[in-house]
Amino acid sequence: MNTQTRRQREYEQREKLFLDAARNIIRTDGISALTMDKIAEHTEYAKGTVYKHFTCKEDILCGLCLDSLGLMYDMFSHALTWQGNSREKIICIGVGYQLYTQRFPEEFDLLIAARTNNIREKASPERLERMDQVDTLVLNAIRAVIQLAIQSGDLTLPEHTQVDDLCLGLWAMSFGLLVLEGARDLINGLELSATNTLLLHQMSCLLDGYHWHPLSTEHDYLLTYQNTFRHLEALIPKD
Amino acid sequence: MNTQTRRQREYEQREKLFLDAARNIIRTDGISALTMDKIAEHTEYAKGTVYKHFTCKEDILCGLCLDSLGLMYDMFSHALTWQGNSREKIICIGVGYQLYTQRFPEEFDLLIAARTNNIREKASPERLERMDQVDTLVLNAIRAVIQLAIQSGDLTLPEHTQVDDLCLGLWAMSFGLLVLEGARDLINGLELSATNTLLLHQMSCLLDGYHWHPLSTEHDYLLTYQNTFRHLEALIPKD
DNA sequence: ACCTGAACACCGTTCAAGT
DNA sequence: ACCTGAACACCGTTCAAGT
Repeated sequence: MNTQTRRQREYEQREKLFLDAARNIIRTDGISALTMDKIAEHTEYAKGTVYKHFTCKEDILCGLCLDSLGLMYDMFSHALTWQGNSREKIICIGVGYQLYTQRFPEEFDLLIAARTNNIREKASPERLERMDQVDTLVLNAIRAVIQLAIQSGDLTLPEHTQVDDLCLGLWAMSFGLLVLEGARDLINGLELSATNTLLLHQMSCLLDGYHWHPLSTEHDYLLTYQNTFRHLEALIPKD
Repeated sequence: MNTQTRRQREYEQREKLFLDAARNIIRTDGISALTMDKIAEHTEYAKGTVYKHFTCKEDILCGLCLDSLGLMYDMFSHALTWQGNSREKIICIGVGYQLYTQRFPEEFDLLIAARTNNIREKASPERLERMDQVDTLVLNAIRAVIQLAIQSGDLTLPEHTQVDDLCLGLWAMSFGLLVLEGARDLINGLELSATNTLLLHQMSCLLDGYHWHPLSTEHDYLLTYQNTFRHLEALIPKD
């Protein structure tokens, strides 16, 4: 263990320190309360030092997203170990997504913002590259379940449809529903059946449309939903 | 026509002037280039006057969203007149959504941001109220198609499912896909079949899952997609 | 070689003065 | 009654000076 690696280790620890401080600020006082001054103050470093790690404020926001994505990926990986058929594994991932976004709404707001050009054009290419890598990890997790379904005969993809099409469809449906569910004003104007299981029902219809077996008429996925919910809930950090 | 209404008319015209200036700025130089100074300069009013209309910058962003939503609603209304079965009308709305978001990506970024708490908590309650109203108009357009499908026997909702569940599901799927499609880095890492018809195929699977007739096996919706695309394309403003 | 924080530039917001 | 724009406060970013 030479000096170079110690320096590097300390550098990475400090970066984590900055990001933790930033996360605490937005969790406590919201995204708009995040300033470079506060990050410096909370970590007892000078503002200039923060810029040794991040090219700009948007770079920090993307750094936070990177961590959030990483935590979500950990949860998804755990979801994959859920004992059940291939559709139940998909549900388990969806439930993990829902739990995470509802537990940390500010961080989800950041993930939403990080999909717009306005943020991405300012962040450093290195950070964006790393975000793509975690995106790929998450996608691979979903891909794996789809491959499993195909191999086990539960699913036969329609002609002219790739694994990644379904992948993106599932992600889009979940992402869209969770974004719109977060908009309370919108939801209040709607007459919905039990809001909590909306994601389950829409995903079920989508997967039924793909003839992914067992169909929702052949299996009680509500039970799966409730079980996976309880299972993953225990994994969400309390603060 | 008394003085009161003339004043009011002039006031509304000036508000439109400010919003048009703001829209031009973001279309030309992006969202981050929008400043109160530039709006004042472009309209030849003082900054203080802008604040007679908008409580803050976020209020302007929401004002822009309001206009965008309005234009999209106009397009959706037009889509409803498309001659075809109920599923084709849904597709026509989806195509309108896609055309609009791809034609005006900066405005779509604003619509995305306007779904986060960070923006909404700063905008004026009046503006948010008006946004809800246009949201409701858009939802009613989709509701109408679903009702039509039910009445004509094309669709029978599953038990414990409301019209609005399907409504939100369709919206979420479209919104999610268009947001993720806008993230070029993400899309580049995916092996997708012809990207342009992704929305069509995912919506088709979802509606097949709902047993909304005619099913995609019974009807050539790709043709519908292409026809509605050409039809609506002509309606999108060129600048 | 690394950290600091004063200084700068920019921009959202206000309000006393002007018409 | 309405508009103006100088003044203010705040905050992201830089860089010369310090250790």
